[in-house]
Amino acid sequence: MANEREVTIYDIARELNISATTVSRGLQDHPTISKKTKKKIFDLAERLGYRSNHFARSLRNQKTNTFGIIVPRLNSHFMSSVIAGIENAANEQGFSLLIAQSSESSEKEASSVRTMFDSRVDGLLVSLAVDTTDLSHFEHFFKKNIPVIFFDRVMQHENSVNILIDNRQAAYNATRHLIEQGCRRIMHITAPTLQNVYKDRLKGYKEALGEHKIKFREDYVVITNLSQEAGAEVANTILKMKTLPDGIFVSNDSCAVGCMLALKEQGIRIPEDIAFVGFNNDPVTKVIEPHLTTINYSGYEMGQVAARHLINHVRDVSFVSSTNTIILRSELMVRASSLKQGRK
Amino acid sequence: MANEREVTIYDIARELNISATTVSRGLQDHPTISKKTKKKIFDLAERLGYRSNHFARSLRNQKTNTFGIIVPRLNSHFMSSVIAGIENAANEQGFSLLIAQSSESSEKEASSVRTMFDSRVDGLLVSLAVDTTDLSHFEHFFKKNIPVIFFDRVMQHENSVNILIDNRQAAYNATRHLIEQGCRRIMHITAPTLQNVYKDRLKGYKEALGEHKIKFREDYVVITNLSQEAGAEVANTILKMKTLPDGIFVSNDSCAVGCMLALKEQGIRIPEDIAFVGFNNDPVTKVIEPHLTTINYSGYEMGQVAARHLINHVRDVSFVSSTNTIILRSELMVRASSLKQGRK
DNA sequence: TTGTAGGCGTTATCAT
DNA sequence: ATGATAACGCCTACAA
Repeated sequence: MANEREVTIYDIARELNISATTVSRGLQDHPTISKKTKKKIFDLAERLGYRSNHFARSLRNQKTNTFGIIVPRLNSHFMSSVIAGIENAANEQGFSLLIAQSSESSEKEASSVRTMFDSRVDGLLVSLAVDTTDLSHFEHFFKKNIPVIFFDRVMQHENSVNILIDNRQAAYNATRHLIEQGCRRIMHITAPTLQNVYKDRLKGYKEALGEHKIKFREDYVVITNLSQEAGAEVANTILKMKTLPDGIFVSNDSCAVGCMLALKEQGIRIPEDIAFVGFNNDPVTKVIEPHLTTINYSGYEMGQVAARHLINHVRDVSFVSSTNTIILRSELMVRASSLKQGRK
Repeated sequence: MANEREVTIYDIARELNISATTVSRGLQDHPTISKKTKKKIFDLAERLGYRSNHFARSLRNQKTNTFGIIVPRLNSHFMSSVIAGIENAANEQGFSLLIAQSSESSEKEASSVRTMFDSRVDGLLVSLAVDTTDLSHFEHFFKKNIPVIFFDRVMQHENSVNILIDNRQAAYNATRHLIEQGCRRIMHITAPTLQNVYKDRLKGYKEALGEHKIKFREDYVVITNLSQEAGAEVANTILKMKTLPDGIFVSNDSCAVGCMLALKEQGIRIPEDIAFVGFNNDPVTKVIEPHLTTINYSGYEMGQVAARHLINHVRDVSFVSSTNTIILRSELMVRASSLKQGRK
């Protein structure tokens, strides 16, 4: 039952009557070690089941080959896609991933940042909690010049890189599309506009309205947590309005779906009575009837880009990103939920 | 631009004119250190921004306070729920998580196991790749008595604990439900039966058929990768059959949904022509029309249970799990997709 | 081509 | 109540 002792380079050295240095070098395929010696080392290492001790190595090298990931929630289609993308790119290059979720709490986010710092991650990949309003809890990282990359939910900081889509433009496109379909009373369901993503989407929404001389109405903007349940609740509010809206742009698909389902249940026809546009291109958009028009952008790609960028940063000390912000492509996917005019 | 040097306990010791030992003890709230000294230590540590070095500590203690997670895919609703559950339970107890996905490849699984071993994780939480047929790649862990916990996709091993639901029973219930609805030609769409989950579900399916004197037909079992696309492909196969099935039990919701959508498009009525039961209670089940009957079990809970079990194992050396297998609850959620008789 | 020595930051042991 | 020392496993500057 007792644990076997670790097999170390010293064990190999002793058995082979050489020094630990030689073993260390041999294992790293160092050019100054003879082929013969290397072979002996590798063979014995294999036979003894030797495995390099990541911690000893990290301690010595001041490099951990590990990145930290902090996201608001792990269990959304978008976030898990991002993480899958990160994992793919990082693993390919031999980096491990330490992971934590902030559960949308700035406080928990800060505590995870501390843990990651203690773990001496080589870099951080972060999507901010909805209530995070400043980056002071990342100061330790900035001070030590450990790269921090924000994706999707970002904040500007001179020492960090942001990876995201053009939320303003996407929201503008979404809203203009609704207007082109003949909508004039267009609501916007979104999250607290502390975060760039929601602030920019609101901006794009307003811009499209303004451009078409549609008056912006404060009461047409509903702030929620964007859950499916929240969508259903908003539906109730809507049903109580004197005049129904004729179009809704929602900042997230599952919330849109929750709202659509609840409205349909009350006999509202989509898109005839109310047209819908969501955000994220969650698989559920192609399941709901009618299929939900949405903004498509790849979380997987965003994860890969973020990870690769971080790897460059870490690998090449002199690496300086030419820009502070990387904008990924997004596109409007037009589906039945917004096609008032029946054309396809 | 150069990194600041690490702040160590020596820096604190020097400034306070005490020994590093005392600082170390003070930081750990050791009882033999005076209140006054402790306060001085904490204050200075705070002021200097001291952060304990996880690696040095791990190296010294032979404990990392880190668990490894290896799952087939990160981006499914079920898996991300499990991981969220693990994160919740682990973080609560101060454990970090190293994460990797096998992408359903036994080979990549093995490589991740190696990485985790090198990182000296204190324990492993694993859901096996679909093509994993033996546990030889975990031998290093077993030999060193590092706990390995399998969940959902498990294999028996004397040195490990399995956490899962009673797949046979769940499949039996699902199939019997279809039979009770009057179905007689019941198909089963599932994944390769190398894995316990699919083997057991097939068993339960057969058992229910047998009990109701319905002959088992080999050609009614379709092996796929259970993706939504695969579901659509199976739909095509079905449409070519001389006699259509009148019920289908699918091993996973998204595949069921893919199949339903494709069939509906061809004018097949659900549940009148073909009744459906899925598996997992993915949110999409309540979006598709008609809503999909499914087997509900909580990934979040499974993750929590797995993590807590692992923590007990690690915390208490003498901890011996009374059983080798933990069965969690699952239940049939009856929805419209399987209600031929229109009763609700 | 190989070896020696010292140190990365922490903590347990044994003193004082 | 506090300190000196060694050790965890590895790597690198320097030496041979």
